[in-house]
Amino acid sequence: MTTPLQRQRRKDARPQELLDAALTLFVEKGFAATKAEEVATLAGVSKGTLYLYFPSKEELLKAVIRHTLSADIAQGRERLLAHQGSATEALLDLLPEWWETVYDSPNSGMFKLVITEVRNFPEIAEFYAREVVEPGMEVIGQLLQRGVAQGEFRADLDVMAAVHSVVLPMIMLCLHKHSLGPCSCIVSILPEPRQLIRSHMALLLQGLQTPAVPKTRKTR
Amino acid sequence: MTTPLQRQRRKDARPQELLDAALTLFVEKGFAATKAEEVATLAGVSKGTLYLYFPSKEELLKAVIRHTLSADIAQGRERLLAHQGSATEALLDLLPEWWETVYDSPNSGMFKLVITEVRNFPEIAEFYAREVVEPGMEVIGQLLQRGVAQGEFRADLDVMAAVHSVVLPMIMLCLHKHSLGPCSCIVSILPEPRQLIRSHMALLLQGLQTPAVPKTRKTR
Amino acid sequence: MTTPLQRQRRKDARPQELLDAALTLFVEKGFAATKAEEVATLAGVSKGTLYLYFPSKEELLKAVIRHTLSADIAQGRERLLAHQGSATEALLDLLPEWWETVYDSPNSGMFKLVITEVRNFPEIAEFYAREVVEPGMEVIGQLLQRGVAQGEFRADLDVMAAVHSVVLPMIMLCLHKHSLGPCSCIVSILPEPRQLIRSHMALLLQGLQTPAVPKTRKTR
Amino acid sequence: MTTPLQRQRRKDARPQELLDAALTLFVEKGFAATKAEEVATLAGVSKGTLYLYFPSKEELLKAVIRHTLSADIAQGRERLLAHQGSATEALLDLLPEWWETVYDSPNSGMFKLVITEVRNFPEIAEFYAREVVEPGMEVIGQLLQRGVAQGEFRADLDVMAAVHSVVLPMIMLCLHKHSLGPCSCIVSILPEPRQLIRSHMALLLQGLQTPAVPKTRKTR
DNA sequence: AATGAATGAGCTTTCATTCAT
DNA sequence: TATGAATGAAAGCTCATTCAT
Repeated sequence: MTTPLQRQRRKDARPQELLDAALTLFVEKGFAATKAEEVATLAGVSKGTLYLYFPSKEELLKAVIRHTLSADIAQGRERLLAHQGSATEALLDLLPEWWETVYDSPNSGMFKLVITEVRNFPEIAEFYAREVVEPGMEVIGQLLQRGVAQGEFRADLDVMAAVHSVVLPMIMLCLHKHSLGPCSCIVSILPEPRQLIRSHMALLLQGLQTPAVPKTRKTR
Repeated sequence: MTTPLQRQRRKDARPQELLDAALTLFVEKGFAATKAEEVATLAGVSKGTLYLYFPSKEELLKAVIRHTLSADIAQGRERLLAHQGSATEALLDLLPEWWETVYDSPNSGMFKLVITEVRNFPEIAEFYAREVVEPGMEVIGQLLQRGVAQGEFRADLDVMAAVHSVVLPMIMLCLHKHSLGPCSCIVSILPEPRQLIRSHMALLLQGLQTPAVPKTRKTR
Repeated sequence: MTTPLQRQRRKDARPQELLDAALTLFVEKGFAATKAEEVATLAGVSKGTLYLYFPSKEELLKAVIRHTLSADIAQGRERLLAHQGSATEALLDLLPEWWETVYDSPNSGMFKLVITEVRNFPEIAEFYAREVVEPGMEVIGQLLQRGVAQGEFRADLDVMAAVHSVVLPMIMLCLHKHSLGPCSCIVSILPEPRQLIRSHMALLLQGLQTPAVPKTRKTR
Repeated sequence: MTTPLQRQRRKDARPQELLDAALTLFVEKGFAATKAEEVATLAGVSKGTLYLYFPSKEELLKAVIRHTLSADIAQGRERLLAHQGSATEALLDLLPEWWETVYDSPNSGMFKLVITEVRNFPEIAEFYAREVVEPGMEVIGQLLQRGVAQGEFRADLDVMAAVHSVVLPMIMLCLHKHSLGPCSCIVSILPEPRQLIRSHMALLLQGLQTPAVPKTRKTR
């Protein structure tokens, strides 16, 4: 049948395949509404096999969260921290680019999963805070801070609050992707998410108000 | 033959009591993870009584959504539409005020509920689109449009996109209230939501960038 | 509202109305599949009222059986016993007539009810044996016996067995009335029951076989 | 990957075991009064296993009926149709023999089950008509017809009606077997069913009436 | 007497988990 | 290792029965 090597390789891949399947289904339907067998089937194995790799459905959930959260954040973080150009540029280009890779990956579902399940599994909260919220806020915070330091951004900026102004819509769009997104009746109402984030960043930078027009003017 | 008054009064109140209990629990734990009996108990009745008023747990969910969504949106809408002052003022005061009443009420949980359950109950999507998304976007859209028309907001504003910049953080904070909010380990990281929304509005108005400083003046 | 007299009259009628409703529904759907409330509704009263007259659903069943069985058998019995004509005549006319009144009345359902429920309520058996089987067999047995005694029927008749030949089809048609009878797809196959019983009696009397035709005679 | 043999064998046998158990209990207690778990237990499995093979209790009932009805009728039919001897002989020997095998098998319970449940599950009627009533009546009808054609039976015979005279007592005894039969208090009253059917056939053939006795003869 | 809201034991059904193969 | 038949605890739902009015 299969050579020992193939078997070995499949065996090694199993846990990840199961985690992927679990992430997909937990995000789509929620933890409680997902059957263990569905996860197994989506991963191409049988019910019993799932339990060879994870002792229970709940442990599977935790593994999914641990695994997915740890993986993905760090990667873009480096680039943002390393970035040497203007903060404006980082906000308009680098950050949306990074976000797009998150948005496009299945990991975007983690936001929905966390929001959905923290109340039932409070351990998730701590993990999420440590792995996502803190590092995420820190890196954006530093970016904004640098903008202030470099004179690009207004000196009186409330950096903490601004971080949320930057970040919350990005998360919200990830949530939509896995909730209302797939519902045809809503799709038509919402703009394309990539475009939306770029617009949002631009707007954040320049503000809604009609720009002050120096020299000759009667600005409000 | 004549129904006693006290009984009648209790009977009349039951559906609402059950809906309230269901909203609370469905939001907290999700639909699938909430047991019918828990809802009944929280409403102060027994399992069987729940089924006197709603034919199934699923119908209860739909009733919760129908009931809660329909109720709450309209109220602030009127005030926003009626508002005659400057758009800036509406954005800085009226809108945050309105949002605060939503945020404080249990109805704020609807956002979590919808996000969590649309994939499992697609009928929700249509209802949410019709009752919340469309009217909500329309009223904010008109507000921004008026700002543009009155020369308060920049003429080249992408109104559609700006609506999302305004709205998404407000929704996101409602989600937090019912997900990470109650987790002590996170609370410390996040600013007070009311303050956050007001900061967000201010930032959206003025932008991050250091105001262009023309030669002669002392701009704001 | 209602005068005391009317009330009194209704009150007196209640038990019978409930028994009638119960008979109808127990026969149609079986005891276990009939809900107490259905009986009450059909009798035009509310659930609670049923329990004012009968202490439990099971007691209601027993009352139905006691009441219905006792009532109906005796009546025709008298006439058969009193009959002074030929046994042949009794078999061809009197018996079918009697049976027709049973078949037409709701009491015909008792046969189905007994057959359906004896296994679950063995007390029924004794009652049925005493009230229906024994007197019924006795009266038909006497009829046949008289036929033999009077030289109408063959002398070597096994009366016990013949009673069953006479009676079983009559009961069977009562069963059909309440089971397959109402199913349109079967109706077409079955002959009209009254006609059938009369044919059956005639056949029983004369037999299937071509009468032996000895040379000289004009038999029958 | 390969299913072990012993397991496979058990799995193959399960549905039949469950159907057998269900037939027994549904006949004895009726569908509504039989608990799913009782069926499982009688079949030697647990509650859950039942639902591995049948999606619901109601589907189990339908399967029982489909399965049992289809199976059993045909078998004797062939022999009756193939029979080349006299119709009289067929009626006295072949038919009672066939009936006895039905009577002795658990399938005899089907008559009770059909009578008991058609009103609640009208689909049963059509199936019963097609699988039992029609073929059964046809084969007996042909038998009688042949008797007429061969000069054994009276030429003016109403064949349709006669079929019922033949058949109804046979069915009725099957019903008794599963209703009053097991009640000791009745048993004493009723003759042995096999004997009864043979007596019935003999009586049907020859009739109750004293044979006409012409003057000179050796009439049988 | 009559009502019908309320109850909770009990039944149907599901599904996480086990384990013989 | 992998399977999937089997289990039984637990969830959804029903309905006989009670009881305040």
